[in-house]
Amino acid sequence: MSPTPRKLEIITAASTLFKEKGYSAVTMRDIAKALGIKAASLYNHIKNKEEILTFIIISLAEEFIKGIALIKNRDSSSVEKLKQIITLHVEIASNNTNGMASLNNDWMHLKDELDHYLNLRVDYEDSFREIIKEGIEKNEFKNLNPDIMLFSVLSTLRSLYIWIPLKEDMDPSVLASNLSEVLLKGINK
Amino acid sequence: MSPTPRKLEIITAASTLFKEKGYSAVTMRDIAKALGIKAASLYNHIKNKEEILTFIIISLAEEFIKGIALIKNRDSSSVEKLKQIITLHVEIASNNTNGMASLNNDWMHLKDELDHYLNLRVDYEDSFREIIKEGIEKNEFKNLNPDIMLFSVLSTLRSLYIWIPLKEDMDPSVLASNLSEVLLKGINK
DNA sequence: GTCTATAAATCGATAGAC
DNA sequence: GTCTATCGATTTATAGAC
Repeated sequence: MSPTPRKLEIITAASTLFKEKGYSAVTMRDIAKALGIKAASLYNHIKNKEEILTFIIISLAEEFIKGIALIKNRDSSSVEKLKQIITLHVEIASNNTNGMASLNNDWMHLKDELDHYLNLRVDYEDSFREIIKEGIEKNEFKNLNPDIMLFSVLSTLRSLYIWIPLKEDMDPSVLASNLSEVLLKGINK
Repeated sequence: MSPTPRKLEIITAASTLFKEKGYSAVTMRDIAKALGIKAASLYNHIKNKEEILTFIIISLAEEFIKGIALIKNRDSSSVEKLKQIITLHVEIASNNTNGMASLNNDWMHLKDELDHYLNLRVDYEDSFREIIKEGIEKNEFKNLNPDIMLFSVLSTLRSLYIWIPLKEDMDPSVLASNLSEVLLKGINK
């Protein structure tokens, strides 16, 4: 079920703080202060601190899983599929740069949903790797170590949340196409 | 001055824990337990928790600064310089994957040395950007947005610490050359 | 829905014995 | 150089008034 409006405000405020200092360094008092209330009042809307982190991470992870599942089964070239994955990352990261910080750096503090998250991550990486391997077989991609290609591209996409806020003037679609150019064809002329 | 052997043991043990859970989630008791001693004993060797983090981050940041300063002033092509930067990252990350995690994720918890760190980071990125711009002018690199190229390459290099431990069988020099191929020429055939 | 008050646990760090 | 003991601050979370 989706969170109440007030709960969403708490999650949004917490996301901002989690990005700045990391989950462990942010206190319930910090989150409450950002909303102009006392820490005890938060517990009228959320079960505990962990629930906030869980919502941020799992909802983002599921967004990625749904996105890549659609792309995987499309009748497109491997190059097209890769471009669509790049667009997927740019769009999700643009809409929630704060949450992306937790997805990247705070997942290890999950408790009840840690296994769920790890499964989603493995599934995502497997789908991505499959698309790369397919591209190699169809002679669209270079015949290099697929893991190195996956690592290189995915590292860049996972870092978008850091970089997007520094380039607010850049349109997401322009960013996606420039990024596709660099990742597909490299920087060498 | 360089730390005593015992101090280095403390820093090494702390690095491992900082990588697993992040600086804020690691307690002095955790670090002590990893060394088989009590938390109070740590203070015979270090001033406080912050000093451990400062040493890890500043010494790595200075390693990068020294490395890129040498590369920058060499009489090489821009492509050669970029390859040397990639090798620099692979070598430093291979030697200290744990410390690299703190450099990437825990720098905001620095106090006394925060400004020093931020200056080193800006200097490093400026040098890197200069090398890319030089390559564009000399027609070695594509005439695309230099910031996007910098971001893309640097994101991959900064994530090496996550990936290297998963591929222990891979030789650093092989990794560096494969990575150079992917980053320079892309994955597209 | 927010508050005050507070419980219970844990934190970084110090004092002083050995 | 490590220990026990402990201080003072801070943490998450709950109870109960309004």
